[in-house]
Amino acid sequence: MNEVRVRFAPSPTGFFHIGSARTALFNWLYARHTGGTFVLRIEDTDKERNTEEALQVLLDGMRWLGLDWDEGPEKDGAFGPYFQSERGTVYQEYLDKLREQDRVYEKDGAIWFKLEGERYTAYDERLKKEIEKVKAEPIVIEDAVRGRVERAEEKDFVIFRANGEPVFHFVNVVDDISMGITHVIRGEDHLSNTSKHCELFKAFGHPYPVFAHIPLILKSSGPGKMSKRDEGALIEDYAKRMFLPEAVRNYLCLLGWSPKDDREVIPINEIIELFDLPGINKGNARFDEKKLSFVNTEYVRAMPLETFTWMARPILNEQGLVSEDFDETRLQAILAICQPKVQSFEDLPGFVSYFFKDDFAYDEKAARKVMKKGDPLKRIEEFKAGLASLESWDSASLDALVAALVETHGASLGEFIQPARLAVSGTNRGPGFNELILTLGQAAVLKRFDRFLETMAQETPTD
RNA sequence: GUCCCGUUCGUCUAGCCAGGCCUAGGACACCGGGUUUUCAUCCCGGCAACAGGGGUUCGAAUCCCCUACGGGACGCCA
Repeated sequence: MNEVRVRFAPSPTGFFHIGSARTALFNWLYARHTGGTFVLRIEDTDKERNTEEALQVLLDGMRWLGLDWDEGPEKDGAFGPYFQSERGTVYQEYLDKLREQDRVYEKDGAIWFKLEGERYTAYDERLKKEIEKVKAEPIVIEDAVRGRVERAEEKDFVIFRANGEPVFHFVNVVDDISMGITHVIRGEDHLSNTSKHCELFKAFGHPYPVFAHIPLILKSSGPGKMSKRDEGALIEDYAKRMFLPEAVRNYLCLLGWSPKDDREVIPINEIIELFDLPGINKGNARFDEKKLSFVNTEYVRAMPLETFTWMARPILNEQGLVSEDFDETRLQAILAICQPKVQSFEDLPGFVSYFFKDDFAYDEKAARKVMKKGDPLKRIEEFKAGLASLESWDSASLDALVAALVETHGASLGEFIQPARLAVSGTNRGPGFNELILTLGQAAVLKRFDRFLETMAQETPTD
């Protein structure tokens, strides 16, 4: 049985960092690609934070991204418990194994792991003092992403703090062994720690798992990796901003991995099929919100109208634009002409608000641009008269009407359409003109024309 | 400071392992043009990169070495 078992082992800090999310994603992809098992293990040895709440942020983030785990919190398996805070006896057991081999000692109340090799003292430039070092055999790993990496540990290290709590390096390795983890996919920031971990694997007489150290996500500008304070660093923010989780996930896949065939917007099942460890890039990737937005827009445009409407309703409701019982057919009709134009759900309320309220404001810039050309008020009067007598409310009739207006009054199409758009929507951008007028309905359009004439007459007195 | 890892357009990347098909491809962004009754879409075009230097070779983005730069790790944090 060499079934793949991977794990994502976050510590609940109260936020879900985009880098962690990408690590989780790659583990998940690999598990799904290989038909293996994806374990979610919570490294909650630090009890300072509000763990329950912090845990929920994490679990919510995982669920939002669609990264379902096979074993872990709320999903017990044969290798539990999946919270490190509940694995004390396991850690004691493994500590005893090291004791039996005389690989540990106490110093300053803490328990240290003893490296094997010749000991000597040397001046440490960083600690500014003489310390004991060990000439240990170099650890060599065959990293699935980076190839052969060799590094030697040179100092004993703490595995249990003076307060009795086990340290990360120790629990990480013990859990990976006791949970049967076969592949360790994690950020490159752990590459240097790997020699510590391998020392422990060796001491336990356990073969190394396959390591795959993935590149880091760097700030979109400036030096260093993405930190939680950077714009766009937190998964929960994308949820709040109503990004589509599939889009965020798709974008994250593209940071450090590619399908090699120039495709970018790809269904997740195809990514799962193509994903593999050697295909992961070695170099760090810079986060780019513009590209993320692009991917998001692609997903927004591609949604079935029913789904789009279903998602839009609560958003519009929250903005006070539509009521709970707003007619579904009507809502769908409005959204049908907006979906191809709007960029994101975040922009949607602003994009469609005038459909739901009559007292919208006229965008100043748009108004200035429209009002200075020709005689817009006169055109609206003419348009109004034409519309009032329009017999049939359809696109063809509207086309005919506008053509007739152009003909009779000797003004260009734009001179009718631009003020009309401004009059009914308060802006100079939006859905196609005919669709806009037709969807609003004859009564609303006429009413809005009147309001426009009144308002503009006041603001731009003509002698 | 020591150690580890990396380096192709502004950004994400393809190509590198198995050197010639690369006058280096795609995408985002940006800039122009066209279509459009506005905006958007769409279409066309443009900008723009193999970090530098040495080798190896008939031939190097691809292999080797050095330098530079970037990132990471050196905690009784994870």
